[in-house]
Amino acid sequence: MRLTTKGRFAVTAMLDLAMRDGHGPVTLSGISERQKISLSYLEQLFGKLRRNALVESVRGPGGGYCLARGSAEISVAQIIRAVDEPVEATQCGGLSNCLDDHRCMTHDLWTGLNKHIYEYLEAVSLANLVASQNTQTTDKISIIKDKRISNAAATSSI
Amino acid sequence: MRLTTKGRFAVTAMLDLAMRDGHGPVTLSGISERQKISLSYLEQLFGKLRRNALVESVRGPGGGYCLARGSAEISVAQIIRAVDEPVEATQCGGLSNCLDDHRCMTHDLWTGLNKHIYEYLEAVSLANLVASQNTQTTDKISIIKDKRISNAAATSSI
DNA sequence: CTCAAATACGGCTTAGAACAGGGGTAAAGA
DNA sequence: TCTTTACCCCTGTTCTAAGCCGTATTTGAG
Repeated sequence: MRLTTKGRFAVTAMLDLAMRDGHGPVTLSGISERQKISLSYLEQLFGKLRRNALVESVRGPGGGYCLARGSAEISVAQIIRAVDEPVEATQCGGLSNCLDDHRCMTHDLWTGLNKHIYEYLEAVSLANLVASQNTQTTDKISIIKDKRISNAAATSSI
Repeated sequence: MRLTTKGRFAVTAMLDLAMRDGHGPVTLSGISERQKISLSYLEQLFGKLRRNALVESVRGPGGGYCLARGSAEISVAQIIRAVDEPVEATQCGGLSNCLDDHRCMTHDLWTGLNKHIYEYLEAVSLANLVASQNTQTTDKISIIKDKRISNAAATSSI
């Protein structure tokens, strides 16, 4: 599991879609303005998202993109996997023959870590994110102020 | 928190160091051969690891690198942070002013995810990895065969 | 004491991916 | 027919990953 800005852009865009779900297709230019992501980059990302059956497209005026399923059926992990094609981290190249020395040593380390992160991201759906987004809007200030202070150290250095 | 091959190389190299801890300095060319990482790339990585006070260097023949602290005091998170300098994922640039619209929306999403992964990696020390490495060597075959089958789907696709 | 080898250290260069911009084509509605 | 949109491809820029080479420093041999 790779974790880069590419996947985050994709999730951000999909979250924008999910928050407008049920109100007809959403244009990429709209997402571009709201989320400050370049239009051409969005086109590339949504090409992959469409080919991975996470979104559906409607052409012509009034067209745009819709979620292919309910927002509860789309996980963050699926989105990241769609745009960030997998690069095997272990030298052995997955399951192959790495029993020679000490099976490239870090094999279990990375498969374990991958599994952990993957399960975490698989458990988070777009619906979850939309929900947490809405609750924040209601009692914004109090939550934010608290979170900022407690997260300050971690956020700035990671 | 970014998660790329660079950080994994660094952890692999540091694990090699930790497994030879107490037997004098370890040369980069040795690590290069054992872990199949290019020597020049290792030099870059260890430059950063040294500047972040995770390793100490000894020049000249018989020289090399040693851990700067005990292997229990060095976490995987520290290693990754040392070589993979932080790139802020949120458009707002950390703690700054993103209250305008819906605070760049994914702020809490990424800080939450960062925190989760970070805590997980912070809890894993080099000593932990060395220990798990040694236990595996004893009852290798049975564990491996089981793990391979159950992990096959996840490993190949992530 | 001198020289050569081993090693860390740092700067420079290349390959590829991320990101961005532009142009043209196809579909669909006004 | 014209506009709006997705869709596709080609190009360019910037950044990271990775590799190469020269230099400094220490040790050991002669």
